[in-house]
Amino acid sequence: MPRPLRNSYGSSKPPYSYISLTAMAIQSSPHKMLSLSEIYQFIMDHFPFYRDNTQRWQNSLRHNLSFNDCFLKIPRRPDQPGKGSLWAMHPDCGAMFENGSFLRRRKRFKSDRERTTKLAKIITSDRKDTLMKSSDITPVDAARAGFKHPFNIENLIGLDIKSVQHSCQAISAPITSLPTCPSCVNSSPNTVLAGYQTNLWSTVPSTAYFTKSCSQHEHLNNYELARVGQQFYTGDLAPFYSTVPATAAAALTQGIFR
DNA sequence: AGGTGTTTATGGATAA
DNA sequence: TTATCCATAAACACCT
Repeated sequence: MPRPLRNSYGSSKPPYSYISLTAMAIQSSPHKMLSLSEIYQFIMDHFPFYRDNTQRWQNSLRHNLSFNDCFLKIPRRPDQPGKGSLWAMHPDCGAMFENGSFLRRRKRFKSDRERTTKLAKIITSDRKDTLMKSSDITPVDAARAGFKHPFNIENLIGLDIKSVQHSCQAISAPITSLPTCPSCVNSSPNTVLAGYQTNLWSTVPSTAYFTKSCSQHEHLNNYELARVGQQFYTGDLAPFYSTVPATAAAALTQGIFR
């Protein structure tokens, strides 16, 4: 059944839960993380219903951010001034929604406690050596990638889900060009990543590959090349802090997508 | 004081 | 029918 267009909601209540609305907001942002007020703004921009009674629904939304494991609170770096923390999706929660539809969750996402603790520990520790500056993060061109993450609002409003599944299945060609270690980009070694391609949602088949690892940066051992939406990420914390260079990602994209 | 974040409680809706 | 998901209210802590 085709999904209704954005405009058809008008001022009536959209059929999405607060978790869905928040996930849309986060995933539609360039860096896949937003402050609380930016999440509010996204929802009000896209759904006129939420321009009223702000105190009520915003209380509910804050409850959802805290209560649900699928949302990760990311401390701001010193170069990211502003109120409160930033919010991102937990990297393990990609299959939470059925076929990328936000109308109802497949199941409640419960994080692996040990993994989440580890993530939080690394996130809140001294990151300045391992992380690229936000100005270094270059999103891959979406049209070129030909793929839309199920969380993206384009997939929820005005697009039929079948087209999404079709583009998901276009992954086949072997990968011939790999990105370099992000910590090497501005220094001499410029080594190639070791790792494997991980699809963070269940509708996309996974293709494994390996190459030699970067020995220059111990903290980046066990590289994981993750694709989230139109961007490629490396490392456990990649969705939050670093991407491969745009040129490498574009080459990789061409290798994967027809 | 107002914004942000955490937690508990309650009840309706829907899936299993 | 039971379990789970979800919306809402509200108390409270913390911070600027």
